[in-house]
Amino acid sequence: MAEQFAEVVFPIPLRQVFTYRLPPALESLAQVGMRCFAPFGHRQTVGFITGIIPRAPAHVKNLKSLDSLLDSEALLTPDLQKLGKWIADYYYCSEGEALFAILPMGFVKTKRFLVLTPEGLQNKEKVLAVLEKAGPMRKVSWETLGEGTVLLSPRTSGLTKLLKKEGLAALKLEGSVASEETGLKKGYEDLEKGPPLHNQQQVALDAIEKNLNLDTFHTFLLQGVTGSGKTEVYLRAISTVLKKGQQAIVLIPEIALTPQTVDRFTRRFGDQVAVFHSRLGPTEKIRHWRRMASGEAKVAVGARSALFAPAKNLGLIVVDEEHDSSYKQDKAPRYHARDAAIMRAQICKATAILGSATPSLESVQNARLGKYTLLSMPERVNRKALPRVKVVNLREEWTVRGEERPILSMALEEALRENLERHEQSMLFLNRRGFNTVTLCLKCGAQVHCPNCSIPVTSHKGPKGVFLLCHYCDWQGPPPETCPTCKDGAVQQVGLGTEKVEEELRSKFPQARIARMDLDTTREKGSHEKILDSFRRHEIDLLLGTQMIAKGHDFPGVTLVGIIGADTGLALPDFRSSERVFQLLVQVSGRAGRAEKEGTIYLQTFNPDHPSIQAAVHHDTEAFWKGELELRKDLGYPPFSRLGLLVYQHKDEKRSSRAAEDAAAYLKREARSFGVEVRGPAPAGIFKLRDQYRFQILLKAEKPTGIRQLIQSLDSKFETPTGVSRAVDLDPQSML
DNA sequence: AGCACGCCGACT
DNA sequence: GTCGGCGTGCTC
Repeated sequence: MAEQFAEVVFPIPLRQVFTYRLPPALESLAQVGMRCFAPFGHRQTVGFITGIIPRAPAHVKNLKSLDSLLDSEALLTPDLQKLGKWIADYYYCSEGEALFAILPMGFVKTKRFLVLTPEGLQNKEKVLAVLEKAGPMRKVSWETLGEGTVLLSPRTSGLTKLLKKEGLAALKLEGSVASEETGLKKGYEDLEKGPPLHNQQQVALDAIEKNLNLDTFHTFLLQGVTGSGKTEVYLRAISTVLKKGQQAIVLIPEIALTPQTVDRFTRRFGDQVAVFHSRLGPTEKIRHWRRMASGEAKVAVGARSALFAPAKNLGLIVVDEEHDSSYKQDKAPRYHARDAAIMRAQICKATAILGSATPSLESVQNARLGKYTLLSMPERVNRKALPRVKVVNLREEWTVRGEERPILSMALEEALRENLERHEQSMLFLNRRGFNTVTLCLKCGAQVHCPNCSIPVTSHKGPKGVFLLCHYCDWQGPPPETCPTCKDGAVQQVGLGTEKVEEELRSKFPQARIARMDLDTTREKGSHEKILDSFRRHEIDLLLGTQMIAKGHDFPGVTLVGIIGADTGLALPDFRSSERVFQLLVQVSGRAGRAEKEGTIYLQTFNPDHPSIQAAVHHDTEAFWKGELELRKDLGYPPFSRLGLLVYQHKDEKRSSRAAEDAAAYLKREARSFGVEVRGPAPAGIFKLRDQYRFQILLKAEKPTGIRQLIQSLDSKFETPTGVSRAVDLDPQSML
């Protein structure tokens, strides 16, 4: 029989395929889609087989043999393999990075375990002595597992070598083969009947079901105001898909993925739902993954990575809150789960539903171009009018009240008081955590920055008093006595965060039951839920928080929402800041008056005329789209162009800027022939992060293809200087 | 991305 | 002397 070869990719940023000899023992077993152990450099590495071929490329010298297989059957279905290839091509990362991102964590982090060879077993005492000595020294932990097995993690380097010095070929690397099978469940019935649909829901569902029955790919943009019943439409569509014997995937933004949200799905579909929660342990994650692969589970619900649930017969993908920026992964592979979801639906000939009250402008434009079908649900299910929004102009308020510079305007304070007296619940929103957000010198005006980042530090009040914290690298330190810049002036804390608002509320309303929900009060596992539950049970009168309280939660008792500072985020140097602010304001507003009682919103702002704020006040999404799309068109920003961002990082500022400048010089020379516009390099929004200086180059083009080709051309000509790290971000969500 | 190799400084 | 920092190069 002729010799065969395996093409293997690795989870490293090398955009290369490596070829290995298939040893005779593995020839009949190896398949595309399996993981393997392969000698790579000077160690065994987990790789992924992407091809089995009859000939090795001629240029490869020193061909090595595959060591072992980690799976007894292909781990990824062909559609997920295709999706991996697409992610690698589209987002300009290695295929290995893409494929290993598709695999659940547990599969990647196979703890490499070494097994004692017969020789090692005979000299066990000696080996253990060597390891014991090496263990603490090399920061390697080890333990004996039964007879002769030694588990090492995560580094095994040098140990085998160390033993050879001792004259012992004592350890051999082994892989684990994991496989278990679960039977397919037959028959299907909804556990809970859903409520009757309103007309607008029925119209939307009819359009979706019509496509589901065609078994063709199509994307729907379901735009429905908060309370319009989008989730019920998803549930019905999923039910239809399940009845056809197919599976479905539902993506929800991480912070909206609460037990309440998930319950909507489990109440209807019971144990056919597999929930992919972020804090799921690796074992549980893999269990759910297998349940989905075997067909025992039929609906995968989860955040971004649930998109990779191994459905065999996928009929529907729902992306709820499709505009949410947490769908973009911020490390390689930098994929956007919404766009990858549409790609997967296309590969599987499935239907995609993108749902939002405030769709992204990209999706709006795609609907206008006819690529998506827009389904609108402008009315609330309970027929309640949208809540009244009262705008408070803080400029006037501050003028009238002089030096006081109140956190709460008279109107909002009064409304809160009345609401408390009526025993109704209120929510207060401020999208900045901490006590004071800026520490500045009264003499020279300098702000106190993090020693590792070019970011002003935020003050927090802990049990041990006030301390400064960097929200980007978690650096902590005491507030300085004198200004670190001029070594002379006294420093003062200014700028408003949620902790300070809480203090103000407690002094203004001592009798009220107040809770704060932000990153700092939800560090502990389950605390998030605890706060939301007790608020729902009305053990809290007033819930104050960051965007954490804005997403998806349904609190029927809330009749008043106060937005402390609607302008937060408007000043960010990012062309999407208006869009973000608008989306957030609409979401926050949607928390009020979801049940019988009407809701009122107090929106405090220094810019009452800003388009984002005006549109949110009047619930006028169309007006926002119109204005913002015009602006984007004039400036040539997405959705009227595509962007790519190159970020160069190094701890030495000179090296970092030099690398970016050299790259930019080449890019600018070549840009024209690829139809790309090059801007920069410029210091990144966060110029210094964790002691790394960052410069970025922005690439802009009508189509994303030119951007990728230009980067490819750069890489074929130049190498990024060693030590400098470069990140490629296609369709970047933020310019920071 | 790791990781080894190899070259310079400062310590038992 | 040697431990250990990090620049450089390589991975079928």
